[in-house]
Amino acid sequence: MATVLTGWKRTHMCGVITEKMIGSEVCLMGWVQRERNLGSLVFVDLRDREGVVQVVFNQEINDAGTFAVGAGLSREFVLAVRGTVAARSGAINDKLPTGRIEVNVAEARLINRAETPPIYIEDGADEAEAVRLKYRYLDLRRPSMQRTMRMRARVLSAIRRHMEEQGFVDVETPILTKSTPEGARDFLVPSRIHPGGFYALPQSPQIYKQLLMLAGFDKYYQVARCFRDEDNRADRQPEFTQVDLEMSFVEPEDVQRVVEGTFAQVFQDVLGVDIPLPLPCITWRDAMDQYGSDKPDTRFDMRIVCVDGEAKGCGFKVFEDTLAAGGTVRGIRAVGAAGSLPRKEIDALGEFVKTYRARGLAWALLDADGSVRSSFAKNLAPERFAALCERMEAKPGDALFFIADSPTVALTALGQLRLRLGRQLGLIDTNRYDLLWITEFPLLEWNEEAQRYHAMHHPFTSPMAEDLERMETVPGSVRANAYDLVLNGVEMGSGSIRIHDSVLQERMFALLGFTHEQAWSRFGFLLEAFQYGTPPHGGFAYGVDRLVMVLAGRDNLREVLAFPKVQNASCLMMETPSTVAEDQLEMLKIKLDVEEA
RNA sequence: GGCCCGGUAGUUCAGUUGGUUAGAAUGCCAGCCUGUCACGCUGGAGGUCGAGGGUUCGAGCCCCUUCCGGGUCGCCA
Repeated sequence: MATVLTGWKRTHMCGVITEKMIGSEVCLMGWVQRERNLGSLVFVDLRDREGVVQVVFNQEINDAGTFAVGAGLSREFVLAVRGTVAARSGAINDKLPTGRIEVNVAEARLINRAETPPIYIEDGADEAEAVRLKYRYLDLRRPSMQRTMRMRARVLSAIRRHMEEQGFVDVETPILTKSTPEGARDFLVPSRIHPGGFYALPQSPQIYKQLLMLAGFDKYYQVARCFRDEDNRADRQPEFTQVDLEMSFVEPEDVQRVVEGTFAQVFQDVLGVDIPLPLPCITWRDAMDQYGSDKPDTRFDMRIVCVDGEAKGCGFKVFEDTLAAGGTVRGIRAVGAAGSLPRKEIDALGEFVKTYRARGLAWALLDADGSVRSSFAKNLAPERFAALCERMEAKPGDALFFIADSPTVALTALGQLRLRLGRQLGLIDTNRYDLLWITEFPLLEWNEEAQRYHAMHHPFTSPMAEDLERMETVPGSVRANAYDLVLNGVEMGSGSIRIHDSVLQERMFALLGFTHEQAWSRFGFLLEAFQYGTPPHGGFAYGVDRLVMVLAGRDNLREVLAFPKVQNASCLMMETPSTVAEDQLEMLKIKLDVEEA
């Protein structure tokens, strides 16, 4: 039976009781982590958000009612005790911060009982994640989860403080907003008052923040919840939190200085790590060429090398045919890895690159004794193979990998192979935090399916001034005033200087295949607004969840969200999404057309 | 939509070539225990082998379908 507190006031948290408090009276409230019942002596590890302390029930000292409380405890029962802090009369426990003291119970109240929990409330337990998520409220009791959620709060607090010190104004924008044609799939919300009408949940506050610049706020920021109805990944959830910001009368560097300053502040506050500023910057082209990714993990080297010169006329048909077809041959070198890659593993790597549409993987293991094992070396004259090795700066003991394919496929596949090898060979220093800017993104991306260009960032991103003249002639070569921030190979966020000139905006829409009328019907309110004196402006948005994920050393977003969704976008705890009552649908004038299960 | 991995007791797992009544640890229940701290000792209960179908004398194991969880390609302005 549950008991109320009736006048008892908690005096201390369990985890912070120290030897200095020996002799003092305390009142503690918490959960039973574990109880050890020795018959007439009961030890209870009482846990609250600060930690655990041992409380002792003693049949010889306690009255019968009090001792009965102690004897009847089980894991996760909610308990309140009054008692005296004492030095341990038994052995001290070096594993516990409170291991030198204990609390001798004078009075105890069983506040609430608990069912036997389906998971262990302790770090290091390894239940299936689905079980943890079904009972997330228990999972969150674990010290590691408590730490992570507190870290998340500290991150947000540091961000808010820093932004406000810089003069940014926090403006909240609507959650019920309008579906936009470009970009990710929207979550839709039906309107009761406007049958057949739908709001959309925001993918980002993009348009609102640009309107706020027009409205003269000059520096805006918001910790904004965003929604995208796309398939999930370890680092992608249907709803996520972004720090969204926008500034007027700025150039890319101005925005970058603000964002990197915030990151440096967060790293200092949360991890005590100094991030040297300004951050390094590499162009999108260089990132792709050297790392095969627009979010390179620069914590280890292993850069991609172009070996087109050495492959030309080398005698290996695969290389030559690829070059003849306009492709390229690129390679990477895993230093000293020849001995640690058995044939089975090499084959697995070959399968791995096929995931990224590479047709195959050519490899060469230069053993330390000077011998060579290779999938293709026998097709080359020895001096051609030697030239290839020289170009790769290969030394005995190294492993070489080559992919001959279209530039995009060769680079992305090698980029992924590089990451896999980096992890596998232990090349990544996990205490290192590499933050960098990626700049000069292409403005447009050719969409094969739609047979038209898509905006790589979004349609309001301004082209670089020096590329403007090529917008209509060579659209694919136009670079954008856009910049991404990357942390340890994870994309933190992206931003750009926006188009503030309505003529340029119309050119952009034309490139994307919109007629004047289509552009106005979709973005009319924005285009109209832009006619009333738009300042030059630009901004950025970065994902809080991903930032916390990296800071907490986790490899998926679910670990840093209190109540995450699983892969198929459902919540195992609440069992959302769910069906709704017939009359709710009627009110919304919605008829379902779903196959009955 | 595609591909890969997984699903056996509350939990974590083992389960041989398809062969008797599916095991272990832990947890749970009962009893004993005054210095435990992963307490200990004794005893006990606990299973839709994810589900459905098939092959077989016989299926946890083989085949098909399907559901669930994870990863990933596509997708994610």
